[in-house]
Amino acid sequence: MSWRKEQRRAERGYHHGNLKEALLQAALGLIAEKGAAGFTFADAARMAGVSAAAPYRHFRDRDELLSSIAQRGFEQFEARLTAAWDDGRPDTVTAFERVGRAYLAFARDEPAFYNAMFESGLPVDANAALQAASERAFNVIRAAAERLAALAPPGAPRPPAMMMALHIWSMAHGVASLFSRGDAARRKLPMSPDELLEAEVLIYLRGLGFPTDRRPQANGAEPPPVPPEAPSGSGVPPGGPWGRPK
Amino acid sequence: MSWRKEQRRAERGYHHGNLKEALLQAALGLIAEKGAAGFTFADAARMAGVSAAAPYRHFRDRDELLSSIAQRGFEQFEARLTAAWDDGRPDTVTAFERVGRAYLAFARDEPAFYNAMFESGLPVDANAALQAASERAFNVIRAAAERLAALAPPGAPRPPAMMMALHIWSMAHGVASLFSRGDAARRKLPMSPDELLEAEVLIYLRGLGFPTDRRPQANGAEPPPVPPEAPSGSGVPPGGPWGRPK
DNA sequence: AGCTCATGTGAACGATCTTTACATGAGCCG
DNA sequence: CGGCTCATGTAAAGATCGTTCACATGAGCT
Repeated sequence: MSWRKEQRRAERGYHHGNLKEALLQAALGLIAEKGAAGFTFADAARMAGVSAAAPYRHFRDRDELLSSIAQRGFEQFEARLTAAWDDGRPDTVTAFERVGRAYLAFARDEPAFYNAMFESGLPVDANAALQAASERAFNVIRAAAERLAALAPPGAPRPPAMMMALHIWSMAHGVASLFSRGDAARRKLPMSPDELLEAEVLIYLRGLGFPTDRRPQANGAEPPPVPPEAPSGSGVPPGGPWGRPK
Repeated sequence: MSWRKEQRRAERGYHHGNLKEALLQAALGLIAEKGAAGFTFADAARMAGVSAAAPYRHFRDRDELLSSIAQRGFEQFEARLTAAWDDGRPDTVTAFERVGRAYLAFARDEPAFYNAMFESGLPVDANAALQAASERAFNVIRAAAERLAALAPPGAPRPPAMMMALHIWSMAHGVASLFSRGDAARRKLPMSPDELLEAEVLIYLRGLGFPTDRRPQANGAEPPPVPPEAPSGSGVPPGGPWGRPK
């Protein structure tokens, strides 16, 4: 019963040395397994090999641990979105879609973070730092949208970048949360969440008048464009994003 | 102390008479207040004036109560979406957008149901009846998308209706869950969630080649989506859904 | 060496979830 | 009407959790 605990104590001494970090890691694992709702403060302590009261030296309460995780999640999220955006290389539309895929990839690869960030039910404005981190992440999308909006086809009014960013965010979040995570992923779909989101974004961008066949902007490689065959008068490029060649 | 309990007992006798229903209602109220995570089986029992063990006569456990609520939610959801669709009257595009607004309205008006349905973390496939109810609700969107797809502009390949339905669902869910509920609604937006979703859907439909300007409907009161900044009718031909001419 | 303070422990409290044995009374059968 | 039965509710109890408190430990500074 208790030789275990004492064994652990023997291994690491009375003081853990890095309990805060250990708790965060433990919580992350637990959330990934059982969701933010099922995660337990006591469990995290047990997993770190300390008593149930120890965590209170590092976190005011369970919610603070949760929001620490969420905050860290937003930071990693921001980093991954930024990397995906890659300052709009090789061209704005391509990079923009890559951001969308990065969004989904994050939701898939880091279910615990995503859960803590978006599905744990903790108030967004509870923690100022958390809110700031969340905004920084969103600003990556926003900045990308800004660049995209600047490329809007001439002759038409520019779409507000903020609105575009919110639209893209809602699409990515909708797809991620409905189809790309946990049990939700079990809904049978005619296509993968990635394809679903990519098509959605492409159709949306086309609705804004963007050319959605990949166009090298200052770059050599010319990807094979869609075979033209439909009357261009309809304004609809032939071959939809859902059934693109290649 | 305990005169309360006895008072209640005096009022209603030893047997409650309609405890199952009372528990569902109580849970609904509690979820609306504190979210599905904060809702407590014991609380529901207390609110119904019975002992903490009584609910177990009607629900295997807390999750079954939750999924009963979710199921009922999906049924009401289906009903509201069906009513909004109104079999595609007066025209398909208008009705389709009305479905989108109904989605948001449901999320806003029935936060408890929405929470139980989409944010409570209960496994979709745990309960067959639940899954069926969920599918029936989705089928309303799917059927509407089917009709819409049939109207796809000639000359271009028809978009798969299933894909369109999934896209619309993801948009509606994304907007609802990010901007239209609880604390999330506190994120400051340049436009209301309704306007945001309406613009998003319009742009998307335009991307599919649908004509998105509303024809006169014999029903003057079609509120135009609010232009956040661009003066409408600025003379530029296509105009955006965020600032449409006409 | 000795002090101090951050860090961890154990015990304890109240709340929740859930099970178990027992109580009640509504509806049916004769 | 009288009695039986079974669905429905109760009380008590065990297990777990969040949280607090008094106390123990030992790392680092003087």
